[in-house]
Amino acid sequence: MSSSDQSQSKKNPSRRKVNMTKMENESNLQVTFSKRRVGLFKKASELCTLTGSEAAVVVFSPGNKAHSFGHPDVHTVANKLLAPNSSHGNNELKYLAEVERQIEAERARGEEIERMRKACEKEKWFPSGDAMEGLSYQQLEHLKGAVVDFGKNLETQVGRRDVGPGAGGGFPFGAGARQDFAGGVSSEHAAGFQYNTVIPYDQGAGEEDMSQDFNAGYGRGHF
Amino acid sequence: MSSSDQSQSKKNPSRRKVNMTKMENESNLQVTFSKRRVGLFKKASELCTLTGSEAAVVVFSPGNKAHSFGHPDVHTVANKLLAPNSSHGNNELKYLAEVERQIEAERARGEEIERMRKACEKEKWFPSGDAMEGLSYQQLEHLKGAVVDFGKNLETQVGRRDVGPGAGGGFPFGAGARQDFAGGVSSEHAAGFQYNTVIPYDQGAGEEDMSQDFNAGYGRGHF
DNA sequence: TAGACTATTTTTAGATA
DNA sequence: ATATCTAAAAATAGTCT
Repeated sequence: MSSSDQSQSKKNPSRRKVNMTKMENESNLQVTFSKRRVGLFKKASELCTLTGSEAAVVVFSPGNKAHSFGHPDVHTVANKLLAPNSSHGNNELKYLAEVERQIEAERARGEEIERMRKACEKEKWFPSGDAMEGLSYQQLEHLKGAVVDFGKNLETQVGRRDVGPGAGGGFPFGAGARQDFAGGVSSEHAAGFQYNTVIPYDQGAGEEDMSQDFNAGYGRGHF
Repeated sequence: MSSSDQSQSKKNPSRRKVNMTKMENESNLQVTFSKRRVGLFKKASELCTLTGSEAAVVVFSPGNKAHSFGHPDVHTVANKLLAPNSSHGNNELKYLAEVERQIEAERARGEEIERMRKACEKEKWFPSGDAMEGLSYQQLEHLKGAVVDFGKNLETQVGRRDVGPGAGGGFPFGAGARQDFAGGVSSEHAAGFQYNTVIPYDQGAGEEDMSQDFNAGYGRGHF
């Protein structure tokens, strides 16, 4: 208390508007990263709490440490993004289920062939050449194709949401998993920032418009 | 200028401290989500610009629309998280390379068997029962096991960074891909929020301490 | 549905311990 | 590197347009 101070420069006179460029001072940069990372995670947490939404945040520090926030957890949110058309989206599980189905089919077929083989062994006879051929190689190739598609799909889904309702290859299993994008847009900020919005499933592109300007102060481009 | 107003309730008297629970009013909730999502992305963008770091944010709105922000893009950041020990981290490609290697091996084995089968056809002889058996089923099972591990690994990597240097199963291919985590901790907030920090590669756990209290106002737990 | 307004709250840069 | 402190800057809930 006591008398008035000099009214300015009491403690720190040099607190001015933030310079939106990379900070020069290395140690200040580190401190700012820590503070702002905490702030970012807090904002994400508040968003989830307040609106009941789900969010995941991944940040790599200048020193390349990975930090993540997720509600309910990063895994769940990432999976939702990977499988926008599955209500509880887990593409790994869906994929595995399909693989198991194929394997079961192959097992049945293998048994069939095994039966034939046994017949051959007993009766010195073997079916005309093609039943067994390609059983391993061709089927594995098929499976490999599925995996390749899976990988491509991963890249497509995660990295570039520019696929439209029918643009992408979709999942390799046409019948089982439908790729029902209602719509989606993607735009990349000139400086390398990327914003996306996509309407995963249901709620057709009717009422919602999916592109909005995003130049309220920190960039150009739209979602 | 002019006289003083009523000092309070000039425009909106009802702006008080934020209630950190899910909002009741549906339309207000939607508006708040939009505003806060923009704010969150802006914070992420500023963090990247200011400190030269990389970040990815994924948010699902209450209406289940997916929104994402990424710098340089979501794909890149997600891959870094998935493959912290690979310089250009793309585990999908590494996995596919391994699958192709296995398929090549199977193809060779398939040719071997095919040769035997032809011999059987010609000479009415067939190897003693086990060469062909399980060629399709067993090998596919093997491949399936690899895919299962892959899926588990995905889950482990993305969702729960509690695996230590040797705790997790790592990738199913011991030789090719080493799991060189320098260290990592994970903690889950009681209400279902998850915070993580991990030191991906190099920079051993020496100087950095990787757990910090995270109760500065919005939760408990540590990174 | 999407902006503008604005009183308040919240975040934060820099300094300091 | 972490915790406080503080003034200034930024975000934002509710309201109105």
